Amino acid sequence: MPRQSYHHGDLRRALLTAAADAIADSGVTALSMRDLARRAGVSHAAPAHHFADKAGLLTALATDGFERLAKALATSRLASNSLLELGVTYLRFALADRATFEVMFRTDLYHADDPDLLAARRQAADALYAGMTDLPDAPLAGPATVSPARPAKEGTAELVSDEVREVGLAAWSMVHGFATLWLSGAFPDSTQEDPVAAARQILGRVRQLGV
Amino acid sequence: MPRQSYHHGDLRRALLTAAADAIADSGVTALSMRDLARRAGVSHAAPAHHFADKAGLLTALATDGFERLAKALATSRLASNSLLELGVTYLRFALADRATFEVMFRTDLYHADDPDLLAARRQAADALYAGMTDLPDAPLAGPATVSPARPAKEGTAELVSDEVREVGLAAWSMVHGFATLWLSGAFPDSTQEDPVAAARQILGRVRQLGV
DNA sequence: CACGATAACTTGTCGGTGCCAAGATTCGGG
DNA sequence: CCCGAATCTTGGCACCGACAAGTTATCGTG
Repeated sequence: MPRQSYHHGDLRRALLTAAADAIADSGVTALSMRDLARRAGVSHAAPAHHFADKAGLLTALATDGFERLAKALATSRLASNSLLELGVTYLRFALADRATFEVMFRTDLYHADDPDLLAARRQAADALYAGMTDLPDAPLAGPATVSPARPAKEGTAELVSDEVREVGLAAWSMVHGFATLWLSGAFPDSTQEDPVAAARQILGRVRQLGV
Repeated sequence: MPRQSYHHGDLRRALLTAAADAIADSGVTALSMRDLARRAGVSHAAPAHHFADKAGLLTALATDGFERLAKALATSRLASNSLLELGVTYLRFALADRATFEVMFRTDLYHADDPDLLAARRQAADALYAGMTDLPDAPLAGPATVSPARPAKEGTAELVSDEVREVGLAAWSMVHGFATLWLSGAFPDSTQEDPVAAARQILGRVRQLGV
């Protein structure tokens, strides 16, 4: 069915959601601009007007992903008030938006120096660092270190202490590693049915990791 | 310069190393069978005789990677006798063999059901689990649990206790997350110059991660 | 040593893809 | 109302992965 009007209406968003769908069931390698155009019912060169090239589309997809992740983390931090739940939120995002999540951390796929992309990524990182100090079960919480009333500001990542930064990276590494390993199917079958429950179990084992 | 003999000699290995090189400086997305053939000085269809298709070549690359990783982990376990050093070995492999490492955990890129691939992957997993129980600074070490003289056997992964498995997955998640995040350039600049030193620092922070 | 089977490689072709250029259509601000 | 700009189309180019059929070297077996 050919569409009525010459203009699509919201081709840009249509392409992004189509891309996420296509990646989700065929992998990013098989992603094709021309196929997305077909799905949206436009000619093969139409996408080029909204995204300079394929990398441009993936840049937009990744940017959108970082923004949504940042928002989800911020919401989770306020709602659950738990560091573990913050990690679970991270994992949930990776599972629900698997396609986007995979693209976000494949810098060879998009324009890694894009300003919007960098801003969104920093936003997400800040939301993660904020959990290190603000949450009651956080390792570095306490009135001596920070004043809980003060929310993390933009650009904070560069200013936090080495301790906060390092613990933050440790937590990030752990939950990110779990997400990517699970997504790649590297984990044993027992974790396959309910990855979130498995994550709560496994992430909790960190106490016994007395390296 | 055309080569002397009609036969290449060791085209299979030549293609694999060329692939690793190509991926290392252009990313796996830009990898092209025809380009590999050109690099090896053979016709564009020659690679198909050693690997059925592109996924077949990447399967071989990943299998080789898992085998080398398993060997490196086993060697490290015997030499350094430290769980932290086992993690460092994992990271070193990811850094030195960046291209191969990235392929290994991108199951959409190769034939994930290949028997050789699965065997090699299990080998690597076993080497990792072995560190959980055998090493002196391991969280689950002790004569009550295991006899240190008995090396891990094949197929062990299915038989170990839930505790060992979970702590193992926690450790694996952490070091794997660190490696992938670092490779994707997501970490702050301060870790960029010496990732191994940064890893020692950050992985050590696990104690303060009292989730 | 010969010779036939087989493995290794080549040439040629096909549909598909990303990107570029040039033209057609529609929208929107003066 | 109209002209510039944004949106989309058509056409073409070089490249890619896969397939088919032919050529050359190697190797096991008599």
